[in-house]
Amino acid sequence: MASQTSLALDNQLCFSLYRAQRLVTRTYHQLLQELHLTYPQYLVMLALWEEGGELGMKELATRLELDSGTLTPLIKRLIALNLLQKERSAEDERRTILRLTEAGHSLHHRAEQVPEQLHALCTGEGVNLPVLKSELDSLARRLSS
Amino acid sequence: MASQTSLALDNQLCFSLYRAQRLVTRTYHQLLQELHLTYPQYLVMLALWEEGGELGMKELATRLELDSGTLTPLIKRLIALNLLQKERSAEDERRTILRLTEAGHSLHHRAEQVPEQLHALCTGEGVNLPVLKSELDSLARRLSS
DNA sequence: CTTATATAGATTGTACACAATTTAATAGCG
DNA sequence: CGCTATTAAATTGTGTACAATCTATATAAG
Repeated sequence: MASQTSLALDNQLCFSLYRAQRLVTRTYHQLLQELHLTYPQYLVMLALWEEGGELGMKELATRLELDSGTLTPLIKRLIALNLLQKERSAEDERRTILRLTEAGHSLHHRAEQVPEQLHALCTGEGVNLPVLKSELDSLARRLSS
Repeated sequence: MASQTSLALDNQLCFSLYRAQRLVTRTYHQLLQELHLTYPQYLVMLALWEEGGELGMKELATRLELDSGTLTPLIKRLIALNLLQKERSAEDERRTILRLTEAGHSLHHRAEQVPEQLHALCTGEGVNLPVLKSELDSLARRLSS
């Protein structure tokens, strides 16, 4: 049946993305275990390290394309871990500024080896990471518009 | 700083996968809205449609690479939607068999247009879906071993 | 100045993911 | 046969995602 084939092929393509993402997240989970971070928490820390330790909640949400329903509790956990603190903007009382603590800054050092470890785990026969990234970004561009 | 660059590149590559997966899931969510299915629920229905309406819980878990902690509540919701039913295997009382209801079978028709709709939304400049799938599968193979 | 609108976050509710544990049933071994 | 190990699901607990709503603050229009 044509429909059967179509649904099966579709399954293959989109399931590939779904599965790969879960596998990468699981791989990160292992690497981040000793830092006591989840993968989304690691993404937040990356953004803060790149910004020198200070970033608005709004800017973070834009950067990660996540909303407050996801970020608010996630940030709460990072605060509970003593990695950052939250304060109100003086100019605009609606806005929240995130700032790394000393512990948050120093975690940067311990995270330095994570990228190369992950890269090593992902590299292998048939895997072309730049091509993969390029395709994923093109797809994201397509679906965002 | 070298570490800064490394962390930033890492972010780019893996964030691309993370973002693309969320965008595709959101796109499915729109297409599946009138079927009252989520994307993971749709994957379960696909597996059942392909198997002629009958599939063991264990086989489903293996196929989707999901554990019972994810599948058990998901299946409960599909049962609540009257799309399938659960029964124990006669030969092995530990095993559970999932079976499509009449409503579950007939939903197949209404789902037939989903793949081509998604394909159309994903197709565009710079997007090579076969290449993308091949890369994702190679990566999955690498991370599974 | 006051009201209407817009914006930033927080909150609420639903639905995954997944590690870890528990329960029930089967298989295998001495 | 009886006991141990294994296996299949369910359960429990934590942590995202995200839609929808709510609250507080700021901005704009009249």
